[in-house]
This record gives sequence, structure tokens and C-alpha cells, in this order.
Amino acid sequence: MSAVTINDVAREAGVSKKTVSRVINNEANVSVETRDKVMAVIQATGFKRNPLGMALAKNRSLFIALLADNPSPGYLQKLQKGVLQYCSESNMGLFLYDCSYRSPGLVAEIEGFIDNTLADGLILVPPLSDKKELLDMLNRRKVAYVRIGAPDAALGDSVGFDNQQAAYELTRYLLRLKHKDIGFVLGHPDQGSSQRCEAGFRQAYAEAGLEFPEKLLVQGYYTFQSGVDAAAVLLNKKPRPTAILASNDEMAVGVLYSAHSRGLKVPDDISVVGIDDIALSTKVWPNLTTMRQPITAIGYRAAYKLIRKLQGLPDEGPTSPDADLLTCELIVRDSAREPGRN
Amino acid sequence: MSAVTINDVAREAGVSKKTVSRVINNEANVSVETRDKVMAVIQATGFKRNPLGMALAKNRSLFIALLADNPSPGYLQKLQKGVLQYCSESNMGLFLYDCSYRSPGLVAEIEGFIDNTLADGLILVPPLSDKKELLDMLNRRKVAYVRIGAPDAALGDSVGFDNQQAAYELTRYLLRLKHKDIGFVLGHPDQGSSQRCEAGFRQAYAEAGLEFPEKLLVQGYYTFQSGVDAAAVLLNKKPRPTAILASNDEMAVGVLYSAHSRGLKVPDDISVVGIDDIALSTKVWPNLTTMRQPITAIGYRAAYKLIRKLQGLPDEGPTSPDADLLTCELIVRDSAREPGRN
DNA sequence: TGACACGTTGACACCGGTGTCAATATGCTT
DNA sequence: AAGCATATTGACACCGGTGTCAACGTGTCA
Repeated sequence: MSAVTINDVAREAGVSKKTVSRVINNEANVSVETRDKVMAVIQATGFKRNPLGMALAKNRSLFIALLADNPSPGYLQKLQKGVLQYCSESNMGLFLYDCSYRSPGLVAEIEGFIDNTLADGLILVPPLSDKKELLDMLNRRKVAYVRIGAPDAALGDSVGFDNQQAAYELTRYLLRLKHKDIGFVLGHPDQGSSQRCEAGFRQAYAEAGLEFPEKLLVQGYYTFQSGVDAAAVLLNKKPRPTAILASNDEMAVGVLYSAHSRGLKVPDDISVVGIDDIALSTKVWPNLTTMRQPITAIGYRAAYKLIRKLQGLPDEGPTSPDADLLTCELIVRDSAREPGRN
Repeated sequence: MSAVTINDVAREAGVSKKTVSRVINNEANVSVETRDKVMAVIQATGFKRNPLGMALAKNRSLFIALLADNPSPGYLQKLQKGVLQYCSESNMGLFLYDCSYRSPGLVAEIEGFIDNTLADGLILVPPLSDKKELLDMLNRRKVAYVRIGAPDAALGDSVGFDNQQAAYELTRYLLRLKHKDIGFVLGHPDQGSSQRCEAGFRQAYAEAGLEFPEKLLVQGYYTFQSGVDAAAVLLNKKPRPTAILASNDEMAVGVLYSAHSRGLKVPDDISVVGIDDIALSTKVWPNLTTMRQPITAIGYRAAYKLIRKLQGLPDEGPTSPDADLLTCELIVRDSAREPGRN
């Protein structure tokens, strides 16, 4: 809506529009007085360049999109925050696109979305980051993308954290507290992170020289409701596990809910822990002990990688091979302690 | 990145680009055979029109933005969902912009955002919808906007629900349950909704012929933490209130947390109710009794109004004067019951 | 048969910027 | 003074579409 264009400025300043273009782009080889004159007119008229015209001329992109169908709203919210942050810093717009993972026309739908918006960079959130057909389509159309939390390097750039490590350390923590019968709630079978978590559980048991409690491994889907359901199964086992480890906090909160609703006290009767550390984790009672995943930082870094790539600039971030595998941290709160008085 | 342009199609089909333009825009006065020929080429080449070129030529907008600094993430998430939904339906992009309500440079910052993105329509979420300087700037620059939840018609379009009605009915519900000492947690003093809620509380007491418990009215700020703090004050009163009504669910969850952490049972020892019905409300234990606000529908309608306005089309929604004041609904769950065994 | 309306089409300018290249002015070398 | 490199500037085409208007062919009516 800014009515004043580069032509107006040029006319007003008595120079060509190209010269104005030079000034606003800080190009070399403009005489000081010309620059000053143009700047004065720009100030006076309040000229702002039109991003559309610029993008069209430079054949450059203006936007990236965040594609998601994630079962944990709290996760998405934190991720979005980080992405948004780098977008602001680099003057990029962020498009949001909600899609349905199960929808049969998903790939075509996303293809349509790309055509309509000209977002030529995508950030893919699990479970989309594991979806082969989608990646194939994007590669074929040469659409740049960065995946979240799917460290399968062969499939393209990815930013995430080490799920296995997180699950491993969390399991070790519970074992150290002297829990032996630990119930595990897996994530969605389609997401690689779920398998990596499972590997982490098993690794910790193996290292401790204990037999892994196969019977206490329950399928979940990373949603609150699946946490409730999985807990219902686990809490009916005899003997009841003394702790439950869920593969994300969203499910852990479901476990908490399930325990409460059958009159169990947490952590007195049962310990509950999760992974992620989302906002929800400190709003429930008791606060959840969890492995903190630097979700916002992951979002930020993903946006960084994508935008740098789109701009043809090198990735100047940390150069270690693990730069895109951020570290997690055990956050001890109130939902877990030694088993005892039950 | 779609390499094939309207020129390619025109050359291939042996017509002018204008004719191609006519075909893709379904304009009248194109002979059937020309249309077929062009369509065939479009199919064969996979041509998609470039939104940037189109937007530039038509001087039309491509995006709207959702500006928010809302203390309740769950609220925002639901709202965003509704907005996004209408955006998809109408092929508009949605920009997200997080801002800080308190920031002194807020207005200038938003002005910069508008210039940079060319989003010429804005959806304003409380507390931004009440911010006079911001509205002034937008009016001056002739930027279209729709406000959420701030039904002060003089300031422009708004979509929301009747806070006073919600608070009134909720209070009546508690009074009907025979609560007399009800603690009230107000919202943010800068947001009009907070005052409207208060009016609703008072109205219910007045109609019941009861004296309003001024001492049990505590300031909150719509955040979880402010709910925790307000509950701490209320729960130390002697006699302790038998119920607490928070002006939104985010705070009600804080109240719940506060009650639990001092060993109180909900609803046996104290009833807790809120307003909104966000996702969080059914993830805490016990589930929150609340007034459901159709947040997603509000977001959808706000996007509808804004986009129709931008397109110069009339608002064809419901025509009643209250069309933009959606109704709320009492959702009875498990966090409130008659006062009794304490 | 001529006048006229109408359907169909393309040439051209335009939206608001950027890239290329040539034209001009200036300073320096020899 | 001629020859050359360099700094500064503008004309023009271009990005990918749309709007305006004139040109053309055809059918209808007087």
C-alpha cells in the first residue's frame, strides 16, 4: 500500500530509477552527493521498496513454509517460535501449513500449496520429515527443504537432537533411582524417533546388565490420548511398574492423567517421566521430570540452514559434525523419585 | 521455481500471452478451440502461474498476518487454526508475527513489518486489539485489520464472544451449586475482556441478591503463573473460598496447580472453573469445567471478514447484528461440584 | 451492398523493482 | 596532447503476469 515507488523517488531526485536502486542497495560507485540527494528524497517521501517487485526481479524467494502435522501441540509451538525468530531476523515471511499426515492426497496437496504460494523453502516437521514420497516429490521439483528430527543424512539436511541418547540417559536415571519395573510408552511407529528411543531404553538396560522388560513396552502415538491409553494398559499389569517413561511429554502428561484418574499418587505410587520439556510439562501437577530438547533452538537452526541455502550463502554455523544434533539435558522435577511406599 | 512461464505456454500454443492469461482466468470470449489448445499445452508443460507476477500486476495482496502477543498459548493455537483454515480455502498465505506488547517501539516495529512483507491485512489478537496507538497507525496507513475479542465497534471490525455473558453464566452456575464464597481471578487490566468478565461476576451476584465478595477479587494477567499467584493469595484467606473462577483457562490451570501443590483436592476441597476451553483444559487432572469459547470459529470468521474486505467483496456471513459475537457454552467437567466436605 | 454490432485476438504498456551495457566525465600516464 | 583506466550515470530489457485498446473476421439488419 505504500504509494510511493522507485519511479517517484527517481523523478523527485532528478536521477534514473537505477541510481535509486543503487542507493537503496548500498552499491558502490555512487557519488556522495547523488547518494545524499536520493537519501533525502527517500526520507522525505517515506519510500519503502516493494518486496514483490524485488522478489520478481531477483527471482528470489520471500517466504519459507513450516509444514506440520504434529501430534504434540506444545512441541510445535516451541518449534514455531524458533523458526519465526530467524525469519524475522532475515526478513523472511513464514507460512504455516497444517496438513494431515494420513491424507491420501497429501503429496499432491503439498505440491499445490507450493505452486500457490511460491514458498520455495520448506521446513518439515515429524512425521513429515520421514515421509519418503514427499521427499521424492520435493527433490524432483527441486524445492529446498530442511527436516526436523530425522537424522538420516542420506535424505537431506536435518536438524534434531539425539533421541537415543535422551532415552538412554533418562532410563539410566530411573535405574539409578532403583526402579526396575519400568513401563515404556513408544512413539508413533512411523517416526524414526520412536525406534531410536526404544534403542536407548534397551541400551541402558543392557549396560546395567538387566533384562529388558519386554512386557512393559507399549505402543503409543505421541499424542496425549495415546499416553492415557498406554498408561491404562501398564497400570493394570501385575505387578504394576513403579515408573513409566513416555517417549514424549505430551504422552507423559497423558500417563499422569491416567494415574490420577485412578487415584494413584505421583510420584509416591508411581514415577512418570517424559522427553521434550514443553510448556505443558510445568503446568501439570506435579511438574514433569523430563529430558529437555532444545526445541526452539532446533527451529531456529532449521530456519537458518534453509534460508542460507536459499540465499546461496554458506552455512556459517558451528562446523562440528554434530552441529545439527543438539544436545539434551535432564531436568529433574517432581514426578519421579525412588520407588518405595506403595 | 516452476520454470515454465506464461510466455512459454504462449509460444508453444502459438497464441499471445494475453490469450493464455484469458484462459487461465476463465475469461469469456475465447473460442473453444483456442481454449482447448492452450489448456492442452498447460497440461503438457505443467504450467502454474506465478503468484508474485500476478500479485504485482493486479496490485493485489497475497498475505494476511496474524499479530499476537497473547499470554495463553492454547488460545493462540486454536485461533491460529481457524485463521489458517480460511486462508487455505481462499489461497491466502498467513504470516505469523510475534510481538511484545510492552515493547516501547511496538508500533514502529509493526510498521516495519508491514513494509517488509506487504501483508496488507492484519488480524489483531488481544491485547493488541485494544492498543489505541497501534490502531491509529493502521488507520493512518490505511491497512485493513480485524480485531479479535474487542467489541468496541467504533474502533473497527471485531470478532469475539460475549465475555460478560460467559462470566455471568459461569458465576450463576457456581451459585446454583451453592457456592457463596467464590474467589475471582481477573484478567489483564489492559484488556477490555477483563472488565467485561468482572461485570459478569457482579451481575450474577446482583441478580441473586447477594453481596459481591470484594475481598475475593484478585488481579491476574491471563497467564498460567498469574493464576498460580492469585490462587496463593485466595487460598490463604480465612475462610477459604469454596470455589475459584478464573477469567481464562490458562489461569484456571494455574489455580489448579496451586491448589494441588498445597495438598488440596479438586473439587473436594475447592472447585475451580475457567473460561475458554483450550486444549490444556482436558489435559490436566481433573478436567476443567469451563465456558467454551468458539475460538477456532472466531479465528475463521476473522480471517473471512478480513480477506473479503481485501478482495472488495461483501461480507456474506450471517447478517444479524450479533454475527460477530459468537456464543459460548457451559462445559461441565470434573473440577467443580457442590461445596461440602471441607 | 453498406452500416453496424459483436466475438475473438494480439500489440503494447504497465506493476515495481534489478541486471547489462554503453555513454560520459574525470584523472592519470607517457 | 593523446591514450588509457576508472568512476558515475542512465537507457533499456527483463522478471511473470494483467489491463487497455485497436484490429480483424463474421453475422445481421436495413
